[in-house]
Amino acid sequence: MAQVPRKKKRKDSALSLGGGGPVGAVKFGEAGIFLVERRMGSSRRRFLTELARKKGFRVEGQMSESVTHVVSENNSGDEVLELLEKQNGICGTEFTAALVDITWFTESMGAGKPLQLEKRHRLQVKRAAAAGTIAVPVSPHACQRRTTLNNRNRLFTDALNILAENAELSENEGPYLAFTRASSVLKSLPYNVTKMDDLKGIPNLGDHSRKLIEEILEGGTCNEVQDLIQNVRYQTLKKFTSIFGVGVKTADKWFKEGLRTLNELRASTIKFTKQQEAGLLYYEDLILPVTKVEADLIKQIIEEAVHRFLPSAIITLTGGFRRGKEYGHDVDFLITHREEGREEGLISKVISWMTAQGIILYDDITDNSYHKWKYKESETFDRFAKCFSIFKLQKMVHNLEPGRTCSHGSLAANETRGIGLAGHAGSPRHLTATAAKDKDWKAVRVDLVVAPFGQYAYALLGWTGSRLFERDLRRYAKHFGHMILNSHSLFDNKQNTFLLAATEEEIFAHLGLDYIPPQERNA
DNA sequence: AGACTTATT
DNA sequence: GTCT
DNA sequence: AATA
Ligand SMILES: Nc1nc2c(ncn2[C@H]2C[C@H](O)[C@@H](COP(=O)(O)OP(=O)(O)OP(=O)(O)O)O2)c(=O)[nH]1
Ligand SMILES: [Mg+2]
Ligand SMILES: [Mg+2]
Repeated sequence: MAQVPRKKKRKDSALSLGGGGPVGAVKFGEAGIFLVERRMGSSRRRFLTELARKKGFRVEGQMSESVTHVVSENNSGDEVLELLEKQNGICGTEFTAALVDITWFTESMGAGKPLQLEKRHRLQVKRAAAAGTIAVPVSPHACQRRTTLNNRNRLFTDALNILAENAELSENEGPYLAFTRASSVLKSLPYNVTKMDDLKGIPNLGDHSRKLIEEILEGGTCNEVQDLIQNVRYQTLKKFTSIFGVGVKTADKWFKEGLRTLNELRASTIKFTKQQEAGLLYYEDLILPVTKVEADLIKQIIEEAVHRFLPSAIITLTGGFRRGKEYGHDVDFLITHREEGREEGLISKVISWMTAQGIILYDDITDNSYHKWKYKESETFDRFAKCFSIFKLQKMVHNLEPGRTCSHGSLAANETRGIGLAGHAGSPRHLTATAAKDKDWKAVRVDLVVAPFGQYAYALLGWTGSRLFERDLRRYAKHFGHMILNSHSLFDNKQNTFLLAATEEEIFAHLGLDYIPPQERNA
C-alpha cells in the first residue's frame, strides 16, 4: 500500500519485478509461475505475487526456463507469445511453459495448491499467420490503440462524425457514442479502407456504420449525411451550440422558440448567462482556430504572470497541442510546483494580475482549497483549482517599429474589464465586440488547471485527452481493473487504496496498459 | 437488457 | 448504435 | 445545464 512516488527510472521492461528471487518457504517448487503484467497492472501483479508466495507457490519475477505456468489476464495466447518474444527474446517454437488464464491461478489459490491443467485454463494460440496479410487485432478501447493525426480514412470518419454530431444534438447519447467510437477506430487504422473486406474484425462498426462506409466506397457520398447537412434544425443547433455557454438543451429550446440566427439571438429579449454573453460578444474570434504559434505566445504570457508569484512553478501546454495538433479551439495549461502546497491560491492571484493588465476578457475560477480528504494515515489529499477564461491576445507586429511594438509586456489596458458589458448598462443589444476593423487583438479561450505535485501525472493524463481517449481509459479502468480513474487519482476498489504515480507511464502500468504517448492519443 | 467517463459550478 |  |  505504501508505494513510493520517488523519481525513478521506470524503463523496467514490464517483465521484471523488483525484489529479486522468490522469498519464504516454497512448498510447490515444481510449478514455476510467471505473471504477465499487461492488462493486469503492476499493482495487481504485485498483490497476486505476494498472495501466491505466502501460500507457498514459486513465483518468478523474470521469465526463465524454470517457469512452467505463464499466467495472464485478458490476453489472447497469441498476444502473450508476442509479448514474451518481444521482451525476452524467447522464440515461440522453443517454448515449453503452459500459457494459462488467470482462472487457473485463482482456482489454484483457492485450492491452496497448483491444480491440474484443464483445457479451459489454456490460452488458445492460433499462430496460423495466414497467407498474405496477417489480421492484427484492433481493440474496441481507444486507450489500447495508437491514433496519430495521420488519418487515412477521412472520408469515412468525417461522415461518421456528422452522424455522431446529429445524434448528440438530438440528445441520443448512445448513438452519439457509438458513431464517435466507429469514427475513432477508423482513424487508428494504418491503411486506407478500400473494400469492405478491409473491415474484417474491426470493432465498433455495426450494421449502420458499415452500410455508411459501403455507400461511400461505392459513390463517394452517403445519402443520410447529405440530407443532414442540409437540414435546418441540424445547421441551427450546430451554430447555437458553437457559442461558448450554450449546450444542446439551450440550443434546442431556442430553436423551438423559432430562433434561427445569431443576430436573432442578439436582438431577442433572452436572459443570457454571463458565459453566454461572453460567448456571443467574442463569437467571431472564438470560432477562429487557435494556432500553435498563438498557443506558444500565450504560454509565455502565462509563464511571466505565474512566475511573478511562484518563480519555480512549472507550466505545461496540455490538451490538443500536447498531442501535436497544429490548431485548437482553445489553449489548455497545467500548472504545478515541486513543493507541495506552494501552488495553493495561485490561480486567483494570476488571474487578478492579468485582469489588472487588461488581458482577461472573461474568467470563471473554480477554487478547490476547502475539500480535503484523508486517504491513508496522515496524508491529505486535496484537489486542483481551474479556470475557464477568455484571453485578449495582441496581434503580432511583423514590422517592428522601435516605438510601438506589441510584445506582451506592453499591454493596451483598454476599455474591456471583467466580463465586458457590465459597463454597457441597459443595452444588451451590442453583443458583438469583434467586428471592428482596426482591432489589434484576438479573443482566445484559455483553460488553466493547477495541480499539487503529487497529482501532476494524473492531471497531465487527464487534461491531455483526447476526450474519447479519456472516456475509454476510465471505462477500461472500471471494467478490467476494478479501479476508478479521474484526473487526480486512481482508486483500486479491490484493495481500497489510491495508486501513486509520478509519471503517465506509471499510470498506464497500474492499469495494465501499454504506454501510449500523447501524439498517439488523438482518438 | 443495460452500459455507455468523471468531475465541478 | 454497438457490445457484452 | 454548462464546462473540461
Ligand atoms: N475526463 C474528461 N476529460 C475531458 C472531457 N472533455 C475534455 N477533457 C479533457 C481532455 C481534453 O484533451 C482536455 C482539453 O479539452 P478541450 O475541450 O480543450 O479539447 P482539446 O484540447 O483536446 O481539443 P481542442 O481544444 O478542441 O482543440 O480536457 C471529458 O468530457 N471528460
Ligand atoms: Mg483544448
Ligand atoms: Mg480546453
